[in-house]
Amino acid sequence: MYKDENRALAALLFDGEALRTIDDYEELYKPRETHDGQMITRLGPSPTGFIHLGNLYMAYINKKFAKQSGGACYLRVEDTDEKRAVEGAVDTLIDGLAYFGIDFDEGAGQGNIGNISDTDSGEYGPYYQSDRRDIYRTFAKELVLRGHAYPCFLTEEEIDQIRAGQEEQKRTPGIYKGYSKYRDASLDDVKTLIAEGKPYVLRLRAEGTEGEFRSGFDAVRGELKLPVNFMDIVVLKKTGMPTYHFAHIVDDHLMHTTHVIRGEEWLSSLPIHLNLFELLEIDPPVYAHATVLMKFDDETGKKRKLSKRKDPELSLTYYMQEGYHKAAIEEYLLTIINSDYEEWRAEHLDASTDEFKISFEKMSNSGILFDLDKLRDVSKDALLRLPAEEIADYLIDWAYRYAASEPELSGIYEVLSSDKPQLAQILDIGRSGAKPRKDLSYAKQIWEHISYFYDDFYKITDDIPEHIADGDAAVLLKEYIENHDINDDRDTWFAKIRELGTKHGYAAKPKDFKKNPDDYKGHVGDVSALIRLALVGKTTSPDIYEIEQIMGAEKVNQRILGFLG
RNA sequence: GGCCCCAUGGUCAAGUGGUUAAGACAUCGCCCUUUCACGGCGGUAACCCGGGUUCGAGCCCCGGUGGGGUCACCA
Repeated sequence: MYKDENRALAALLFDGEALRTIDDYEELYKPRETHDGQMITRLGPSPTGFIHLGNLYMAYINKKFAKQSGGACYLRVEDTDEKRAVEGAVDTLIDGLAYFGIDFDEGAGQGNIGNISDTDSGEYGPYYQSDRRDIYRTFAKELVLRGHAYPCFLTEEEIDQIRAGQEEQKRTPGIYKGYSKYRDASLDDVKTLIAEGKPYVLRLRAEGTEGEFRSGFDAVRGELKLPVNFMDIVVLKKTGMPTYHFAHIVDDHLMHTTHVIRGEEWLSSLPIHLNLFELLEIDPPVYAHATVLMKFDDETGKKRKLSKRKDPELSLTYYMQEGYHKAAIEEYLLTIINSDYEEWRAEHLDASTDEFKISFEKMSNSGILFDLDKLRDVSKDALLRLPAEEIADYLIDWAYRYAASEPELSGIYEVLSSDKPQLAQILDIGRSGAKPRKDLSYAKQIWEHISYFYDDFYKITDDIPEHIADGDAAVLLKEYIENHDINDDRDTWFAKIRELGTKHGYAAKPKDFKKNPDDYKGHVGDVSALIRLALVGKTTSPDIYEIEQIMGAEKVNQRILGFLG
């Protein structure tokens, strides 16, 4: 079935390698026993040690599809480029994703024992591409046997020259039919070159011609008219390791991925991948190219793809430091992944996100600009769904992890963790009832929101309300504290404030003041604002009565007296 | 530059030949309220341009323009 010359070339190229056959691997990695609709997805990151929101977005989509279909999502580390490998990058990735609630069903680092995360789990490993060299070489050999690949000895300089020439003639740059003198080199020549120790890569002998088209399918975009692949792309690098193009088709086949869901930036290489599957006579998985997350570039005034170099503030660690809860991030991700999510959420206020099914059809197909305002807003709703105790735990954990890295936050872990039930109480103020407050968005903001409660962090940041006449502040507060009784119920407590205000010329109701502003200095709201200021140091805070109840009589006294100086 | 993808308010978006062109965020105003919030009501604000096809086009076709992506022995 193979031509003799191809056999001879394969024997020469893979001389001395004890490679298994493709059949061996097919036997080793049997199809998964999945039933209808179960999706096997994967995340294939290169371990560069940096994850940004866009990576999380892709990871979430893959995981979500697998989960909702009862399938599996695995982690495969694409480390075929030795030069780029970064120490500890895989752990960083796994930890970062785990922080936001994304774990994998199998794959790299999923066989954790204690804190050791370098053990894989799953039947389809190894899950590090660098450990799969022989597998790729077996498949590459098959390409040679079939006459679809050839060794190319072109040097970097020669390739540059070819490109320069092509640019001059306005031809498409690259190595393809007519440009590599090694495409049709004789076996003897190849033998000689190899004997001389000349380095070479293995290139695809592409049969397509520029200008031809083919069909393709993308789950997000539907039927696609694609150009055929005519490039003699590199299959095996000089080092003998595969390029991404080749590695992923082998892996996704052997690991039985049903859906390759990846970023839009891969769309233009889809023809190459489809071509590779065809030449190997393997059924390709379903491809889905999700749109990438963009950000507005202040320098150019345009939007562009997230960049790890330019956008450190979009790195996952940034969101971890700011303290965005995983539920908030998930909520935001879902709103941008599927356009009907927000509508669903509005109708299912308390439902778990597991009940919502995402679909390719509802996925956006144009670049999404990341919207921090939206994240923060969505976050408030997400946190409202969490019990206060959980937020307290989260806040303490956040403080433990990150407070040390920022001077102004130093010491907050100690105060927050000193009395967790109380912290939960503080966080819970005004959160129940028909119109719950939505004050809590992300840890850093929450801290600013509640820091007044802790003496070491109490500071006066706002001014005395403008309607409080000069000299009145001290008088009002003094009388307030003299008549204060922590055991008063809310109505009694407020009646006292009203009485206090009226006595000193402040309207009992804001409406009275509005109607006859000249008759009063201000209204009861101003008096309340003054008390709030003394109590918490600022003019915005949840209900004062509840704050006082948590603080207790002594602390209320202290604060007011302290404010008076 | 070649090729590919995309194009509805500032942002995310509904919309698949006939709509007063949804909704959410942001923004502004009003109301509610002891304050701050929450909430409610309302306002400003959009179909990239030009040609077709059609009785009729945001929607279909063509051409521009704009944005994005990609053109490595990186993924």
